[in-house]
Amino acid sequence: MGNQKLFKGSLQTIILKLLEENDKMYGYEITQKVKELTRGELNITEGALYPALHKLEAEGLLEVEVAKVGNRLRKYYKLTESGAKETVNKLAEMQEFLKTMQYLVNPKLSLE
Amino acid sequence: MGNQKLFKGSLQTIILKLLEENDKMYGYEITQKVKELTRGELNITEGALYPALHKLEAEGLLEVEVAKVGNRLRKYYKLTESGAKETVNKLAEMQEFLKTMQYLVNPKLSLE
DNA sequence: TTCAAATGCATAAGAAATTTATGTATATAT
DNA sequence: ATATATACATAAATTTCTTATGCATTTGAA
Repeated sequence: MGNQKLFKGSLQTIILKLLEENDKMYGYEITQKVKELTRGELNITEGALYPALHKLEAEGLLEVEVAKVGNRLRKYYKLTESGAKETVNKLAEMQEFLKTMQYLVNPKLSLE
Repeated sequence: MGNQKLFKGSLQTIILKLLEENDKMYGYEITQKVKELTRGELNITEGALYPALHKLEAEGLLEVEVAKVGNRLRKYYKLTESGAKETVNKLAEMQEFLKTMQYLVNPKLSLE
């Protein structure tokens, strides 16, 4: 770890991408999935995740469905129609960013 | 543009990388070089750049040499010894970040 | 059976990095 | 003349995240 700071600004995109793949997920599930996919390199904190989810919901990109599992609450999030569109945009921007950054820090490894 | 926010957290690394390649550069030159290298995609603002340079200097990673060109002031920055070491670390972290992020948003394009 | 760790949500205070807005001054091109 | 480019700088506001805290249920290990 140590480079968590580089992920600043990419949380929304990560959430949207996961929901594009998985139809619906709840908060805690997202943190675990990200930890798993990044082999522990990125640990999303609750203090970052929940406000981000609330913001995406407020913007109309996500919708919530509350479920009760056993005696415990879960809030499942899924993409709205406009959320799906915005996901495409954000992923394209991210792809562009990654390409640009790759070129900046290592022109030799950039295939363009 | 629009995705300027994704560059959040990577400014220090960009500066260090440029100074690794170019020996010495002054602030305005850095902004122009970055604009050129990214084909206008990343425009570093002065409000971000100068405080960043001052911080790197305060941390002992950069040293300054003031020059007078015509009637105008220029502050050339170059890597210190410890700055050169830190650059290697930061670039490795950036490379790791890019790989992880690429895998997250597009597993198919990730070659590992 | 009890107690720590995991699951699951949430918010508030503080920190860090950046944008936006200003300010100052010289040089160049129209 | 006058706008644009060059060249530095800082302050206020904003965004995004970390750290700290709080509450409650479930599971696993001692």
